[in-house]
Amino acid sequence: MSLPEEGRPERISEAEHAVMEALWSKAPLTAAEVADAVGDDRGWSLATVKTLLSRLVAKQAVSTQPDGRRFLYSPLLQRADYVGTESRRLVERLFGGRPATLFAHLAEAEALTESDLSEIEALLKEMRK
Amino acid sequence: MSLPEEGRPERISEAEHAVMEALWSKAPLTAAEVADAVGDDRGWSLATVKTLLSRLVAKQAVSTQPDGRRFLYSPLLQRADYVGTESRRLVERLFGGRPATLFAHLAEAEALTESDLSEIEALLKEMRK
DNA sequence: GCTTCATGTTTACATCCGTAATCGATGCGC
DNA sequence: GCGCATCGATTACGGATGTAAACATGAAGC
Repeated sequence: MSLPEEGRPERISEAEHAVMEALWSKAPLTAAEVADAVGDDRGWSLATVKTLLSRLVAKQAVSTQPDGRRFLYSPLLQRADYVGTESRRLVERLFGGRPATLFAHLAEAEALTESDLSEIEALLKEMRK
Repeated sequence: MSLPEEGRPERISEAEHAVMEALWSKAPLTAAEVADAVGDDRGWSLATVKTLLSRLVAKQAVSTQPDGRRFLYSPLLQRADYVGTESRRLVERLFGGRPATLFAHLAEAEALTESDLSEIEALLKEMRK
């Protein structure tokens, strides 16, 4: 089912990530539509968005499908995969690969609100079933 | 007690972070000692380590204290601060600022072992006191 | 005193990243 | 048919990053 293709999932930069978010929330989109979706808060020109899209296509994180004279862009990389990779990378680098240590740090830094705690508690209970 | 100094805590790159780790685990150190501590797995030359140390000094993440004709380097930036900033940045960028969502993702990706779960559970219980 | 070694400083250089402008081709309105 | 808007592709360019060599200087051995 899954192609045995590929070895290195090229790293995606922060700016590129913003473009991915647009495509994850709605796809396929034209370059102009991505620019609309993303450009607002980032203040990017259409040219910039086009560059980022090209780079993402080169990195095989985005696929294109011709639509007349233009392309429709869709995410190839799944959000869950990206998020998972990035999370694991951080846990690896900063917490010796121990998620509990991350959790402890967030807790200690009081970065966890009461509702965060409740949610996590609920998730835990769920998993323990 | 804390100086009102400074506005922008300059971003520390991944290579620089490796040097910081060395200094966090033991300080002060000379450049050569840092190279010894860090160079093993990274395979860096002394020159490279010296460059990274300079950049860290420029970013005010590391302080120097003269020791004869050389310097002893110590971390100025606290590990907890760095780790906190990076963690929060990730949670912000990928999980809409909701740590519980990070937790959910780690859980779903089965990145959490039984002992991770136990530890987190214990921490939760602790905090709830 | 002169050579050598250690050490910080300066310079180097390829790649990546953020941010575009420009170019070349195509389709559309008139 | 012709000019204009559009779109992808190509080129640009400064700053950060990874990785280091070259340089200057002072200490230390002999």
